[in-house]
Amino acid sequence: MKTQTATRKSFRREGEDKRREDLIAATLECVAERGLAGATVREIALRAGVTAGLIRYYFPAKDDLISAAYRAVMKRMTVQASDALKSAADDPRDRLNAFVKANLGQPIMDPDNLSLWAGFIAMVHADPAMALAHRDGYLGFRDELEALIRQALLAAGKPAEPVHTRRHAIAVNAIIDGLWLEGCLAGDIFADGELAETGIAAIEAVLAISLNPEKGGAI
Amino acid sequence: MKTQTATRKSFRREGEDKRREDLIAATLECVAERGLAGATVREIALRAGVTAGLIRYYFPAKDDLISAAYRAVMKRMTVQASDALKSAADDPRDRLNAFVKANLGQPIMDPDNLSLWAGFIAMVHADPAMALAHRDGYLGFRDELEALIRQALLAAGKPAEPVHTRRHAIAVNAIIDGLWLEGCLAGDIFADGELAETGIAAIEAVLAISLNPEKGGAI
DNA sequence: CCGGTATTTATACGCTTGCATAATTAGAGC
DNA sequence: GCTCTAATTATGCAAGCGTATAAATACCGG
Repeated sequence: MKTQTATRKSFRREGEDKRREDLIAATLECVAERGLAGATVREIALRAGVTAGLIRYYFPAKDDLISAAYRAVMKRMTVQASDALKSAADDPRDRLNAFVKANLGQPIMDPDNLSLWAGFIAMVHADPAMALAHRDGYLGFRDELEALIRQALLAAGKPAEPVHTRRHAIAVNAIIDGLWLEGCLAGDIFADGELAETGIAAIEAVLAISLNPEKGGAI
Repeated sequence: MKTQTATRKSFRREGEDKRREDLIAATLECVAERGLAGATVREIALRAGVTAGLIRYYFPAKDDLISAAYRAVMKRMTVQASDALKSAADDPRDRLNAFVKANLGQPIMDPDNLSLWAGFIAMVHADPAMALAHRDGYLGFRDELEALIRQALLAAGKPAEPVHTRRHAIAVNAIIDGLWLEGCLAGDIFADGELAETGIAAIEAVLAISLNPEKGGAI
């Protein structure tokens, strides 16, 4: 171990992936608590336990870090929703049910996630890179949803033509997003699970099927 | 007319209300184009055709101006939706139909409005004043919606008990908000009026009535 | 153990920010 | 026309921002 200069802090090196992850995680914490304006490079660096210059080593500009953070939080929510499918029963109606409930419950429906999402979304209009990232995410989510809807309709013995499933996917996506907003922004005035139930009921009405296979095919 | 000093710009005085409105309007333009970060006092002042010191004369701190701007944009959207009711036919189903279509069409469903809304919403978690403003707006909107829903249900000869209308209002609010998001964020991939139609169809399914009185009461 | 280099700290730069304050002047009232 | 004052311009301040860069050093490989 070499002797250090009197004033320089000792440090350990980390791998590039870990460093990036840590910086992104620190960014998300800052944004969640204080919005994008609160996520200064100094604050992020402090959170990550490094100094500000290190950020620039791993991300050429702050915008690159912000962009990476956005993609990370979107991916996190997507993975959390998909994970719910892994433990869902095999019937497609159960799967759609589980997917909706995952999106309308913890940890996805959370005020921190709302702050993160809104902070980034506000930049979509002005920033083409953010706009592209959002578009990709939206279409990916909707396609996944459309596939789940198609399978649920077929399992209930109902027709599932693409023009209809597309329209259903748009509507169901809206129900999920809208209730997610309500839950994140005003979660304290709803009973536990209330919004998930409300979402399931609305989606059952829109699709005209039950998302509980024991109840039979169509409503 | 007094002679001016050589270096000082000539000016005209305006009334307090006009000045506040102009400053708020300038703020909204800045936020819509560049997000909250782009709405510096210098930029806002430039937009409003005044100098930065004047902002402080009318608003004690920048936060006060931001808060006023948020309330103004929310009020604008509320008024635009209510205006649609004024020209709707008298049947409550027509009224709910008109309300939904107003919220899912221009000028409410607009990328500028989304940028404004998201920029402000991102601060709800961290700022109690913003949180309170949002809560007031949400409950006001939902109450208005619930009243429209109740009247539409009654006009269709269906029961309208408060526990059900509350739940319907939450779901319909979600549909409107969710589709509004889709339309603001990805409006270019939808046909004209497509989202309004999707919204009407979804809401008709949730309420199990038609929002077109000529088609009769229940679906 | 030593050398080399990639990683990290520390510091500085130029610019921007919200706020403070003094000076000027438009315009209302007499 | 004159006086007064509220409204407005102009300017400055201190702090903070993202970025730049030099120096130090952890640690890998030979």
